[in-house]
Amino acid sequence: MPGEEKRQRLIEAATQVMYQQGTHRTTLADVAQASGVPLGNVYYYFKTKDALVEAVIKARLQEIRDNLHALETLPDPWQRLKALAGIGRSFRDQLMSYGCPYATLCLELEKEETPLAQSSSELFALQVDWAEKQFRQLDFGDEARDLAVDLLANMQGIYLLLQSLRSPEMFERKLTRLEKWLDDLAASHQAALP
Amino acid sequence: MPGEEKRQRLIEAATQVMYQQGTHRTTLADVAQASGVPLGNVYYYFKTKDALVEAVIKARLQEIRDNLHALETLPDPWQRLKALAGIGRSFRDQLMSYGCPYATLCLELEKEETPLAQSSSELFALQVDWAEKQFRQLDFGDEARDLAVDLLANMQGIYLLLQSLRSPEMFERKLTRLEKWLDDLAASHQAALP
Amino acid sequence: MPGEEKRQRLIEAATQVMYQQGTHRTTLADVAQASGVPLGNVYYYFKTKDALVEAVIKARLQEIRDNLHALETLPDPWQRLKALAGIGRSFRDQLMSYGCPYATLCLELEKEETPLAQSSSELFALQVDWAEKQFRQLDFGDEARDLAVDLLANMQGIYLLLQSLRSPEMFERKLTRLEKWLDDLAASHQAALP
Amino acid sequence: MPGEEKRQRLIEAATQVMYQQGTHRTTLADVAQASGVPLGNVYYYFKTKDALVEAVIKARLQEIRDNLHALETLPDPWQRLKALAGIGRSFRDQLMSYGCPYATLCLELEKEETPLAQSSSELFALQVDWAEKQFRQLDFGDEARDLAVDLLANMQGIYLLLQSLRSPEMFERKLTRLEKWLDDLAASHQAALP
DNA sequence: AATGAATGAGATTTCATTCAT
DNA sequence: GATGAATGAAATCTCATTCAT
Repeated sequence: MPGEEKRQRLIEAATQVMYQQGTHRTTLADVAQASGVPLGNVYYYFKTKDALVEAVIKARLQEIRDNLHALETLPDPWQRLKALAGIGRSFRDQLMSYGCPYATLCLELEKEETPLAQSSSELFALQVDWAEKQFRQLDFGDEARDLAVDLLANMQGIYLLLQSLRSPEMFERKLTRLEKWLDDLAASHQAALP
Repeated sequence: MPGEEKRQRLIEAATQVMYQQGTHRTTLADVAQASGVPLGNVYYYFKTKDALVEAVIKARLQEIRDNLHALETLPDPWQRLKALAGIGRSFRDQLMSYGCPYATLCLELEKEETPLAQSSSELFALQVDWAEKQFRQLDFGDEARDLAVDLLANMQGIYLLLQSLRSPEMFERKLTRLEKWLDDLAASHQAALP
Repeated sequence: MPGEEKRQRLIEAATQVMYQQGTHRTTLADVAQASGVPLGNVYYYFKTKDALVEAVIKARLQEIRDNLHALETLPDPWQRLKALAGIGRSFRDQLMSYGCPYATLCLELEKEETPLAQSSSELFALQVDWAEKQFRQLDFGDEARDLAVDLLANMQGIYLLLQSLRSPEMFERKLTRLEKWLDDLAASHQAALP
Repeated sequence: MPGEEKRQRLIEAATQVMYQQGTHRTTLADVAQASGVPLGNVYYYFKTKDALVEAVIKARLQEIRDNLHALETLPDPWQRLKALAGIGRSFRDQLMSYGCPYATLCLELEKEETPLAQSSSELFALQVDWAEKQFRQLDFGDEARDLAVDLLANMQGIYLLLQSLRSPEMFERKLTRLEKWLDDLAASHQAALP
């Protein structure tokens, strides 16, 4: 099925270009060029630009799922959470230039009336839910949701500040603090157990 | 000077409309209509759309300065910081629908090559610097910057999660937690003093 | 009559700016700025842009008349003709950058259907007629017109080539040749007399 | 390649319309209409109006090359030069109405800061160089360049005067004189040989 | 007379979408 | 399925001209 491969190429190109330029500034001609697919042909795979954007959101959601799934190979929930907290290190330069790809999508699409907003709202639900699950496994009970929110908020907050202030040092310090917060939490939680 | 008043009307309308729709989706016709100014006349006040966007950024920067200045009427730095932490409460519904106006601008404009990015990078510098100053007044010394970053990151993070997850409860809980964090910090800092 | 002075300022500014930019590329705002007259006020002096252009043509025609008149202070028609032939020397750099102001007007306006073309056609009639008159005074009889055309054609031709090829050396050589042509003509004409 | 044919149609229409109206007065809508191409589609072939103007210049340059090349089928350089001198006869009415197309472009575009001026400066270099080459073949040595400049200057000068004075008789007389000049030059040059 | 501001028609340009083959 | 080309609506921008005071 050679058509499926082209479809993937389109989604990948769109994901990348729209991340760097934003969905609105990105034209289908941009995507066509970046993917090497002729412009006219794009419409065979995606009825409208919105359909392509939706596919991009889906791809981002899958990317999140894959990332979270990969983290689950780690044996210990604490390790998983720390890995999540520090995941931005690998993308520091991208984050600094273009911001968090999920936040970008969210802020751009939640403003729309289109059903695209629907899909985009899952971007963070997935992550918060996953983190909450980890905290629950660690017996944080009702506190788990709050902690998950704390974690994700700190991550997203520092990504935004990185993009705005362009200070890698500040970014690294914050990630370190975030990891330490998890460590301390682990220690005090351990101590609280009978 | 009736022209100046119209200029202000234009900036205010643009600020509002661009916040709700994003700068790119917003046409000058939108702004013209929202402000009751004929389209052709907009160009008498702003040579290009970018010039108008820049005026919007400037207005947002001034808004931030005004807000921070207003907080300084509070006698105690701890009160000021808590007021900042909780400031989102007054804008909850807007934040939920359209996100943080500063983050919106930042994420949209930092992707551009235009000098607009320049101006937009100040949006958070102002706030972090201000918070740092408060912490310094409270004798946190070198820790002040980190704490300022923590505060702003948490604020921005929860604003984003509010927009994405649309949970006012989660939002309120997080703000409360943030305020409690400040209270705890104050208490332990107090205790540490001789 | 302070209004008359402003009117003159406008014409002078328009003459200059339109020479450098062409009449079409020049906006009334350009002229207003160059002359220091407020835009709205321009219309008090000139009902339309075309009226201003016509005033510019009139000014150019007067400039030509003045120049030719000044040449008539020279006692000898041969001197006058040589002075005309070499007049471009004083304007070399302008000619190189913007071409001959009269040719510019002529080529731009003769394309129009407006009555402006009418006025502009005089720009060269004046000069050819004047040169013809000189040759007639030198007893060239029926040949006078042809010689006048030869002189003007060579002048205009080299002005154009100067603008296109940007070679001051070529320009100077041609002017020198043109003057020599007049000298030779004078010599042979002299010899032919009884 | 049907697209290439349309591209040519656009260039031809633009060349014609811009010659008659000038490049600035000519809108892309004019060109679209003259060529029977929908306005929006023009931009598929030319990214900007300037790009179209540049194509027009290129076409004019090619036209010049073709014309000069055609003259080279004549066996004798003197014949070639005379043919060049008289070439305006075939275009008399156009020259009278709209001036020389090359001079038009040159005078309009050399005023610009755009790189269009670059291309337009070749319009006359080609012709002067060609004429110089002919004179060199006739063993005029260092005089060849001057003679070439004389020829082109006279041609361009009379074209301008034709447009301004609208006298076909004057035009014809001048062309005849120009040809006679070449004949005389040939005769005296011949006589000067051993 | 003077002037800043207003107006609207029109020009350039963009681009999602569709067409024809 | 594939593709270059076509289309038209809409956006940005310009500017001669007019208005209100």
